[in-house]
Amino acid sequence: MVRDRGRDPRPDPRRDPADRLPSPRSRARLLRAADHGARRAHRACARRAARARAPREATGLTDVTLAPRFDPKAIEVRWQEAWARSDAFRAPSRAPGARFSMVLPPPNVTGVLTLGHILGGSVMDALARWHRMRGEATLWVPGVDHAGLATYVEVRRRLAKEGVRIEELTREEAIAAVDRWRQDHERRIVEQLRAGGFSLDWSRYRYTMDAGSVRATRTAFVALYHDGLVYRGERMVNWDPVLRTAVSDLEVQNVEEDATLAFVRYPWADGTLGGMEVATVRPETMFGDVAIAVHPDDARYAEALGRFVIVPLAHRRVPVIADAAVDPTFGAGALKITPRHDPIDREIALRHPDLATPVEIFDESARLTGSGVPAEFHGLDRSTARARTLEALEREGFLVRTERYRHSVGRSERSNAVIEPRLSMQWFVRMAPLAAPAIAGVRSGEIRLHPERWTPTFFRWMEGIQDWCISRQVPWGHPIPVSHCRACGQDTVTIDPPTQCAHCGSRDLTPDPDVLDTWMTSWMWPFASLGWPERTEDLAEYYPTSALVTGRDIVFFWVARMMMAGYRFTGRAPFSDVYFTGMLQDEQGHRMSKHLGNSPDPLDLISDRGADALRFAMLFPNPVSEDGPFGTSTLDGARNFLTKVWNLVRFTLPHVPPGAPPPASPELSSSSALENRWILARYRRAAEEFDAALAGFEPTRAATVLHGFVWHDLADRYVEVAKEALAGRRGDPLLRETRSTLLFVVERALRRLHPFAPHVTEELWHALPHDGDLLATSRWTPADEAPADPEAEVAMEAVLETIRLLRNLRAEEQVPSGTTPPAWVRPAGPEIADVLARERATVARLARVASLTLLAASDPAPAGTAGRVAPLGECYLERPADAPTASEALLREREKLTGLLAKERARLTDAGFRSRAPPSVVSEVEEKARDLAERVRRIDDHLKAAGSPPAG
RNA sequence: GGGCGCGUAGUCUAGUGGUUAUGACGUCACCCUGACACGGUGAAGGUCGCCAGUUCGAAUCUGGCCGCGCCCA
Repeated sequence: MVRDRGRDPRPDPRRDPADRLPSPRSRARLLRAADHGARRAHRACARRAARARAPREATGLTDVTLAPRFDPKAIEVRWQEAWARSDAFRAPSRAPGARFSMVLPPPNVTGVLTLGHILGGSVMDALARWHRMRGEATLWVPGVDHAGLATYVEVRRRLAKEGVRIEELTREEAIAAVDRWRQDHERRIVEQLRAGGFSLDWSRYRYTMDAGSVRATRTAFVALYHDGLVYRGERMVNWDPVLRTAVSDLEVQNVEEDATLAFVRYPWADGTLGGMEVATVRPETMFGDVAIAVHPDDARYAEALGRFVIVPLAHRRVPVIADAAVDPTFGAGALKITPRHDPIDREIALRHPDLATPVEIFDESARLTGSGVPAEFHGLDRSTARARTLEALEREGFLVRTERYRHSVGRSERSNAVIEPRLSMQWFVRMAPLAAPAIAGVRSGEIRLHPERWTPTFFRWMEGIQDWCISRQVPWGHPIPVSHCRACGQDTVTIDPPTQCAHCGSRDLTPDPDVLDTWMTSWMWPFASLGWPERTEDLAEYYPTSALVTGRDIVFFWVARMMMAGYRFTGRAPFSDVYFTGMLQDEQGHRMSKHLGNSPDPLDLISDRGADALRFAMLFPNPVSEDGPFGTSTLDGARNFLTKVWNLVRFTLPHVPPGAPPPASPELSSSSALENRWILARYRRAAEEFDAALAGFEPTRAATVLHGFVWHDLADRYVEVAKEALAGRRGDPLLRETRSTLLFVVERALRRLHPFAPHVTEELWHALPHDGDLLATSRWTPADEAPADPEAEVAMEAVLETIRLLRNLRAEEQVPSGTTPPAWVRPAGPEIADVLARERATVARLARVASLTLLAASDPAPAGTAGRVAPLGECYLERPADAPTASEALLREREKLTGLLAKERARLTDAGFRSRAPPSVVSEVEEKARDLAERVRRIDDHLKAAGSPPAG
């Protein structure tokens, strides 16, 4: 019944409740609609159907028609193709004037785009389109990231499902398998980006493993190597025993987990009774122990220093040593030292060079191996070994007791395996020298972070930065550009893969088997994607880039490192502004993640509600820079808003004369209609704030301003007021002025909305008179082409407020919808009286009253009326004969006002306030108190006149 | 354990010393009004986390406490 309205004869499958799952809200609405009285609805439908059938020649000014309902599917692809056809987003190679450039943070070819990508894309496209429309040469570079480990893990998992272990493939086979996966996902990602309508310059599409990226990566590595900023060394690294590779500190997630803390007795080596009690959560590492350490000031162990204990089960003799790093309050205050398998232990061991050389007890999969491990435990993996060790210790009487213990465990971001600290030979980047210029850049304001509050976090991390482990023991990634010479044992490190040793000329070279961390390529993205290390025209024209938009989760992985790379390799900051988006949550407040499977596929949402709605929903109403929920109600809100805009243009179209020129700057005079002056002033204000918000990286504020302006000022207020003039009942010049004002404001609103909702605005703009082929590339219109007009704003405020008061009275008094009782207003001052006298007809029409009579200050309140007292004056409405008695609203108002009045009076009697507050504030309060007292008095008068006793 | 950030109607949120605390969603009532029910009109809903302090005046500044989140160890 709801859909059977006779306006659109085509069946619309989306309207059929059986075809989709209605949200709880729309379900409620359907039920309500059904409930609402079938007969009434039916009558209305019939009336509408008749209307729709009647030709529109009464207005007949234009033959352009828009579908009665906004249907994104019907328009989005069409405009995407139109933009592509006209190369609208290809950045000019050489152009005069300002530049705006950005790189798209290249999505991982691991999978498909998530809503997080759409969030960032929506912000970036808003910026790109806004700058482009303002005439700046605008470049937005698309690309995808090979995403080293992340992609490798994905493919590894996929192959495992098919029964293939990627570790058993040859290097070439593994790379080929990953690359096939990459190609599939690259296609899908590009398709998603196109469906979003993002204004990327596809002619400059890049991939982090294309030839240019290979060259950039090798060039950078070689430069750092020769500058001594890349080195190879045996260090304690985070070892992922599942993927069997080292990972960087950032790729380790620390999580709180329960463990068993075992108190183990290490007996004295000389056979004396007793021994040292050691607390450990990792008893299985005891086979690698080289010492027991205590704090040097720990009196309990003063005697023990220099003595030896026996490592239980291993039957090895190790010394008791003193080191200040030991926490005497933890456990028994004694720490077993296993230097190959714990970073703190290693540091302690390095301070005690006379200790035995530590033995390695784990293999690359963290299974117990090596000569120090008793046969009983050989080949066991860590967790089995732990349990068996505990059993053995207990059996042999070395286990004193155990405790439950909650502590932080490092897990590999990619495999979730518990990280095994492991001493191994790896490549590192020396970070401190690279970080310094980046810190200085942010400190000096050369690079600005938005929102600003993330700067302290940034500094903290940068200032404590550790060297970066960049080698990975997997096949997928950029090979480390180092070859070892078997003849002379030296390394050859060159940009082009060498054919012979740079030192001895031998051809017996072995390339380093490892690959580079994926961020070793992406940290150069802002300039590598523009052609570096070649001195390309794009690099000259568009580097440094203007803005970088990304999620806060990769501030250290990526943003900080881009700054370092930018300063190091180009001598400049890679971007001037960084905008961090928040993390999306589902409607239950859980962070959206692929892992939880609670992020919907953007393509599904686009095909359901349209790319424009999805994009607008990303920016409004929840602030982009905060973590916040996203769900159907947000999406519905955006869709509803765009439908509103659609209908606003449908309303406008019949008022556009055929052949009318595109709207130009408005020409109004002081004799122009108030509503026209007002809406232009409101537009000016909104447009200024919109521009300021975008310039200040506040996309949500820009969207909010626009939403409020379009919906409330333009559609709800202006259009309703202007209907009178548009009907031609107030004379020709006014009709012309109103039509051109309406057209102007609607068209300009579409322009401002275009960066947020490009497709629908493009469609609507084409339905209106327009210059040029595309809104996307049309010239910008500055806010100040509309006059500021504070007078009109104040005057209109009085009109709107009067209407609101009278409507309020109608509702309070339950005036039946069909009747129009007479009304009276006693304006508070002559200016308001003037305005209301002029706009009397408007007020009467919109408040739905039969007449509006202005009262003088001395006139008594009309009998038989209900009244409201407001700052602008008093309003009275004739009460229905059978209306209920006293006006509760008036009493409530009185109570509120007397409360306020008491507060102001209290301040005025406070001597401190009078003597210390600025005189302007004092007089403001005095005036407010006078005004409040006057309003209370009028309420009392009115209550008296209406026969109710004034409230105490 | 350390650091940073955040606590404002049922939910999300604006608001950096004087506002009758902003808006959206949700709620309630009325309404198919010649663009729009994916709509209109009106209303209700807040001791601005708690406690002290600074100030003539605090949602706003300071300190402490409580709660939540993130990062680091």
